[in-house]
Amino acid sequence: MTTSERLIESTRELLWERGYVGTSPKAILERAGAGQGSMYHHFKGKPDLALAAIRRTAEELRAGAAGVLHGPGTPYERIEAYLTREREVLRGCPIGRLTMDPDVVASEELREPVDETLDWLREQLAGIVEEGKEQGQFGPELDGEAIAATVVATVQGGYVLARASGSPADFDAGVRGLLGLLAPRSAV
Amino acid sequence: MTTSERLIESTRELLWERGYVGTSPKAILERAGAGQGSMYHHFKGKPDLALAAIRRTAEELRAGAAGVLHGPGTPYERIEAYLTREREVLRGCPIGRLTMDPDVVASEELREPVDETLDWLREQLAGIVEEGKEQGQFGPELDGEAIAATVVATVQGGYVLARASGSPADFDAGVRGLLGLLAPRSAV
DNA sequence: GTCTATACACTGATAGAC
DNA sequence: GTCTATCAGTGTATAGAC
Repeated sequence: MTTSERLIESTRELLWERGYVGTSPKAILERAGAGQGSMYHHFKGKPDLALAAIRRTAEELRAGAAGVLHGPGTPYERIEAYLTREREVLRGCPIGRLTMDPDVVASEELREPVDETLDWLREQLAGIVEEGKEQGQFGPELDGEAIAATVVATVQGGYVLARASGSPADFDAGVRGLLGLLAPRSAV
Repeated sequence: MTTSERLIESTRELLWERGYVGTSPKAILERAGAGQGSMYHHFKGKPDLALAAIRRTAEELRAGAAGVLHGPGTPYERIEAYLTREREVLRGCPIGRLTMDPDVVASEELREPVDETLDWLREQLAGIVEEGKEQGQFGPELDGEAIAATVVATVQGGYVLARASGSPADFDAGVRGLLGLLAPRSAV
């Protein structure tokens, strides 16, 4: 792996663990096994390196979610697969958590990939809900975009519950509640 | 207001705006108009002051939520009132956001009031759902504790969506989706 | 109780040698 | 490309004067 790659990967890990404000260039360099000079040669500074790291994490998240959302199964099953997907719950969402970082939200550039990712996720889910409505699996009264927002919010909020208690089961409880509400009548 | 009070209030504001990692004693002192000595006279240090601030914020949150949850109305209406309650959405949840702070989660003491508050909230909501089931407003298949987790998660995740896009409407979309799913059949 | 002075490691960045 | 040296400012805490 090149030094530049190692810097990006180390930054991704630290952003996930400690957020942007809690991550120092020094910590990144130690983890990457590089000196100050390397970082400032490849990147303009901390924000520039963080941007590269966030963009890569966003891409990875989208790719992973797309695999589940556009996989096999009925609309309900695909939403269920997304919600019950294996996650490192106690680590939180590597993208969603950045919204609680004051310096990320304050920077148009750093916030952009975060916004784009969550937006993309909601679009995919909204499409699946509409598909389910056409197939009669979901009632016509459901608002695809609103349900999509609820699904994403339940996941993001599930991380909050789990990290507060230290127990992944609290994430699962939120998901279980939502799936119960979404379940096609015939399946209840 | 006493100096000690000003320190706690300043800390509460900064923890909400910038989180624990992003808040320095220096910033607290400047906002409170106090010197170093005052802070270390009244508190053992940053964690001790933060604990006092978090506890107070937690109490306030509980009191506010209790007013809505145990107010007038049917179980559904009270959950609706909680979900659509006026919030400073873009500021995020002053308690929930702390779960994304590595130093808060790493400290048993600092995490405790956060955990306790979200737990209390879920208990109240679970009780209301059970009440609604007894009254026939909610179907008997609903799991009160799971629905409660979903409700709290939707709120916490709604903050994430809104802060990502910079638009409170995204919080509202998640809430609207959940309310649509929760609505008693007769009300649809 | 409150203040200033002091301490020392860390933050984020630049300069320049190799 | 990568390293070390250096820097002004900040983070967190202690000491001691008033």
